[in-house]
Amino acid sequence: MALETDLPRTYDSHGAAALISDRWERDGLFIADPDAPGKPYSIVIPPPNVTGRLHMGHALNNTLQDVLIRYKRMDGYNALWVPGTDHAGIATQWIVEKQLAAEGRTRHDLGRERFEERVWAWKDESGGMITQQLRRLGVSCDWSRERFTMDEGLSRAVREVFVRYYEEGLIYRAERMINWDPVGMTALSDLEVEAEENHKAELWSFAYPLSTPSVMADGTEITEIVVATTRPETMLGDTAVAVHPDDPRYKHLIGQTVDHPIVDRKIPIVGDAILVDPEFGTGAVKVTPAHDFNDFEVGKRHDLPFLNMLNLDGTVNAVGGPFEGVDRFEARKAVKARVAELGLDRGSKPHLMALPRSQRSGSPVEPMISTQWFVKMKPLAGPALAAVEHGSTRFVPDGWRNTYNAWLRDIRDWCISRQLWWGHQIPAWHCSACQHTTVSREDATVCEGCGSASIVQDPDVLDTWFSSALWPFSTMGWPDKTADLAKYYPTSVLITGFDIIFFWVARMIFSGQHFMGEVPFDDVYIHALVRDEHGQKMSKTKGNVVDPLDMIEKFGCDAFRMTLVAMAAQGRDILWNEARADGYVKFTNKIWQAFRFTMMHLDAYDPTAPRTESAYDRWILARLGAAVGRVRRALDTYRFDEVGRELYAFTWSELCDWFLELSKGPLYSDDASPEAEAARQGARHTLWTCFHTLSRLLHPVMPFLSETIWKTLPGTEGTVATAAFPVASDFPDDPGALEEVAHVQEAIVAIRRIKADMGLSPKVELSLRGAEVATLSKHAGAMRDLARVVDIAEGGRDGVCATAVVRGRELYIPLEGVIDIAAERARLDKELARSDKDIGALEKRLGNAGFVAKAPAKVVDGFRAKLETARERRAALAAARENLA
RNA sequence: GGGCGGAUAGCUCAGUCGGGAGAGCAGCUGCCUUACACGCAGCGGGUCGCAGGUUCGAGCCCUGUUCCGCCCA
Repeated sequence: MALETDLPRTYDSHGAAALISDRWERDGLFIADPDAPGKPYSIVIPPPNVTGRLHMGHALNNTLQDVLIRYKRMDGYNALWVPGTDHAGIATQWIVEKQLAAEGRTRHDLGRERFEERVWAWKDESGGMITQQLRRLGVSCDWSRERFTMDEGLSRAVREVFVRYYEEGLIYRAERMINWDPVGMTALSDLEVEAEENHKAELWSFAYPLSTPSVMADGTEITEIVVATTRPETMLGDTAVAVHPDDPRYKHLIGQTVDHPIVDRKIPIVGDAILVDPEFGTGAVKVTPAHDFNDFEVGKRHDLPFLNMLNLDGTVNAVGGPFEGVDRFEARKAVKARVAELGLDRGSKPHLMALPRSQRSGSPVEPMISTQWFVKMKPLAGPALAAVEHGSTRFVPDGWRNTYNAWLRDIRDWCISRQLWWGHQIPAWHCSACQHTTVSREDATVCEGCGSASIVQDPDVLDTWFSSALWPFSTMGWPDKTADLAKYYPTSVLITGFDIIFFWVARMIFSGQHFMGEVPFDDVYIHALVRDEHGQKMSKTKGNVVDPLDMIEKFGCDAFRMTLVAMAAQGRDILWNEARADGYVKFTNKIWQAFRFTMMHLDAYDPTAPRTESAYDRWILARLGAAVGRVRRALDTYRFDEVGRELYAFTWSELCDWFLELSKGPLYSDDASPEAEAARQGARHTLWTCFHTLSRLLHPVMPFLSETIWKTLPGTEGTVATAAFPVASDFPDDPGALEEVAHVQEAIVAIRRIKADMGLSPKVELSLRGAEVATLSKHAGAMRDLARVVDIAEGGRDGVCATAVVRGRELYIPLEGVIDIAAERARLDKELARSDKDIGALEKRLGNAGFVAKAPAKVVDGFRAKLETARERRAALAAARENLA
């Protein structure tokens, strides 16, 4: 037996990761084969922004996917994990435009074609970054199937979908009120608008003079009507003042007009019960139908003019008369000043509002009337709701179903056109001869209406989410009927964050249903947000962003992944905590040290030699089987935190704390008898079995450490990544061994506690006396090694003793000269007090007639047994105390 | 305004069938015992946000409420 092995004293996480991940990829281990056997298990990656960098959200998201796909791959499934990236239209164009701006140019200086080339160049330059970063996480994607939302195949899918929707009347082009980003210079969907809550604004009031003063019944004259607004500049586009039709203050004014004080226009007073709340403000509201969603509806109801007063860049247009060309924010001040000059300012007060901002540019969004392309949502939303209702797709945790339902039930049509140059250009050609629009899979050359060649492709591109909505099937070759689609669609699970349930998950579901006739995934696991340790959202402006690559550098990939997994409890955000990660670095070290111990003893391991299994061997194998069962159950139910806990608890608290220590007896014994040698072989075999199993059990979470162990352990072949995941039934329950070892453990713990309580050195050697000590005698070796009990014999109290009570029986520890009696008296008093409290609680419960009568007999009997045990213990302690009185 | 989630040990969090409150970290005490001081052994620490209710029994179920966070309008 070698005392040292040639294994390094510490585990080199970085070295292992570099060596192993290259090897995995070179060997093509994760390339899926649809013709291979095995039930399919497939995942498509939520595609990160192609020019982005890996952040903690990605790290969590992809670690969880990797845990599942590795587990299923090992468990015999035909597993596929499709990786890829997203072209992220607005975000990417934004970056390149900034680069151009730094050169003093705009995209218009380059022209569309050269600008697009420039973005592709940027994509090529930075596009490999994030996938390389993903590899450092240890992900087992099938890189041979990597896709990009703008590659040729996916572009074809986008066109196919667009044309089919159009032909079915589900895509239309129309003039509607939309959200306009004057900085990004594009239309946005509802989802890309974020409300800034509690924005400190000013509610400003001004008076519209009545064209003709009105006299009330009581003779008072009304000359003006006061309205309030948070957007004073929009008064330039006002085409009505609305009041409640039943409001006695105003109803007689309905049908009259006011004079617009700045532009030469008379505008009507209308009665509108929907818009106007007579209790709010003055009870009169200005109406700007072309720049407000509510006012737009009022305009339609009352047939008002829709006066657009803004240019696309947010400056005031000719409708604004004297303010033409002034930026919207300057116009706000100027309009107020002008109105004040006219003596119509009626004061202002602070006002908290939800300010709509563009998700990308951050600019306040302007509602505008504009011609855009839309997807008709009602017909698509119905089946998508039904799919989740009927459980075709299951949300985990289930609560997210409500979020999904609420959005789809109240869905509005989806504005899919963007005034950008980076994205899928809309496959529609407008004819200048007959105004017909030709929508086509192939690039059109002539108008399908009149045959004219004077057609121009619609300049707009599609919302990026339009292409990512197709991801689960477009990545597998759709619209062709491919082997991948046949085998791997629908996918098994989607793992993503709650922030894109609307953007992405819902849209994938209705797209999958519509084009594939089936929902795209069985389960949707929604994970939490990773925050900083104070619970703050990570953001560049706060400067609290944690870079996952730094963390991998600092803690190693295995510990980093383990940390994320262990913190991924359902329904709770993850507060990133380096102390926790440190704990898992220690865990990897613990595993490594235990493995070194094992390897030391495996030098002499001969699998063919005769061997006997000790109670310890049988005990740890039964415990291992139970752990395997719990880990599997946790994986099967997406309880990632529990996966982490189970791995940790078994490895540390059972394998290391007990089995390794218990195995030392036989392993280090110098008894040369055949029986002793067989026992040694048994222990070695058990150590081997534990690591042969544990490496596989750990692999989904800690891929590099487990692979290193697997490759080092004798008797293994190939890679742990494709070895069979352990099965609990390989390690049958063994009640006899569990009972026997538990008894020994309790005795050891009791004795250690006595020593600690009495201030004795752990090294002090003790004897043990008691009735029926056969079990402990049988385990004399363990008692000696773990509790320093050197002598166990049948016997009673003899002289000064400390007393432990184990399983209701007294164990006496003769203490002559070792300790003063007062210490043992105090200790026993403490134990007695504890015991009395225990008994009191049990007696109270069992003294409750209702409990005994109504609780299940099993529960009542359980408590009776506990009381019995507690009384035995009490009696034993009392006797010991009596003896020292 | 509507909806969802959270509140459990000093900190971060588990607690699945309603049946005697758990883990890790931190803390305290003692140990350099040849796998591991990135360690070993032992210990202390709780009004389960608050108030009611159901029940023999509530951290868990019901009602109300406070605070924190998020989503939608």
